[in-house]
Amino acid sequence: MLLIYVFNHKKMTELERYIKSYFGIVQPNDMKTIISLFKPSTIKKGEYFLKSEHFCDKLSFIQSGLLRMFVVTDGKEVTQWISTKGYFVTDLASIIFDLPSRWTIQALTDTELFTIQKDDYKKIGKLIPQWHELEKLFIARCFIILEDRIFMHLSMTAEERYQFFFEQNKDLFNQVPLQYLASMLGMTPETFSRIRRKT
Amino acid sequence: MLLIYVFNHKKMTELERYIKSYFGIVQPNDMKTIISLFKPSTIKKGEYFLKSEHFCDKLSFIQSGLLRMFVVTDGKEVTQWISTKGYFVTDLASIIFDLPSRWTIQALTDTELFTIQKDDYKKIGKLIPQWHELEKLFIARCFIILEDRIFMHLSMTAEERYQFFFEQNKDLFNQVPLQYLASMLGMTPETFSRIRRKT
DNA sequence: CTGATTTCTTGATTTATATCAAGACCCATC
DNA sequence: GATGGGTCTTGATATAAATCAAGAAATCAG
Repeated sequence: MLLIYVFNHKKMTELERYIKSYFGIVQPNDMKTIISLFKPSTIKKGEYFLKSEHFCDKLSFIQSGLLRMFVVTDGKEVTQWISTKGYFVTDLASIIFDLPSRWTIQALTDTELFTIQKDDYKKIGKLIPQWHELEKLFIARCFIILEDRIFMHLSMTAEERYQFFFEQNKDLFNQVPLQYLASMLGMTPETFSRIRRKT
Repeated sequence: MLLIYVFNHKKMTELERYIKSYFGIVQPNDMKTIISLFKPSTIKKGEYFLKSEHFCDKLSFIQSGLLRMFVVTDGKEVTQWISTKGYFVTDLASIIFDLPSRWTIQALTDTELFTIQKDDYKKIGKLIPQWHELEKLFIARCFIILEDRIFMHLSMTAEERYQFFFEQNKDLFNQVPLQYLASMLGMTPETFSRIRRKT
């Protein structure tokens, strides 16, 4: 029991560290409040974190492992993003605006999460007045990343997108099936493979 | 003088209407505060609202006219978006995080704006406690739109992107040079033209 | 109205990328 | 260490889209 406590404590610290780095300085008491709302859980390789069309009623922090976010269209899976340690995962449209989820999110490996339920998530804003502002800045940061990603699709070839992504995410290349990276970069596995050989 | 007053009043009401529709209900007094911080101005066709690398110190509402947001890479202009009446325009990365702007924003037609300066913009959050939350929701909505736009690039052909965009923005097609629409949809003007003929 | 620019279209060609199909590799499991 | 399922690579071919070049149409300025 003590072991588990120590174990959890250490992991919680990590969540805290990420919250600090994403949201900036938060009062120690507020941090305690926020952290206490996140509950640890695990999800096994292949299991679903969220299925499309369902309502997403949670937001999770990835402590370890990998989640893949994708959509099925015309019988094909289109991978939108792969989230690793340190990411927050949810369908924003679903948790904020109560819309059915657009994505399916599935574990690529056994994954440790800290999860906050929607009700508790909505409480944070009431408990911590500063919260909405911090979250606004966080979402703005995400928005800017997507703007850049769109720009990449407007102005770069498949090979340039590969190079750019590879520079920033070398580690992912030996952790996930490459076909998923191909998809999220907007090319086929064959094209991805040929580019990879060249470079 | 009276004429101008009436004129402005009517236009202000429009800004108010848009703020309401984007941000939800705001207390009448708060609305008055917000509106009072926006000052009318105009910008002539071809003039720049913002140049890339400069710092963006304002946020504007488009009362009438068209602004194009683009980047120059390899001597080519890549149009990222075209904003019309009812849009808010700024470089988020620049106004929120004090970064140099990534985009150039230029008027495609004479354009009427209501503009709030950065300092005043930052004040709103202090004057109206609820503001950060409303703005968070607004930015989240923008984020969701970009997610969908990325999905379009991952899963659709040039023709499908054309069709989809055309359905939602028929009006734009006879207001702006089509080459800019081509660019923001990620294709050449020639490809755009051929698709257009077919359909 | 007229000439000058800019924008759009069209055709010919090239290039990038997708598709199809087969085989190789990898690695987990018995 | 064989079997099998998933994954990756490779080659041949088809298709989508870019490029290049020229002319047509639209727009703008005087």
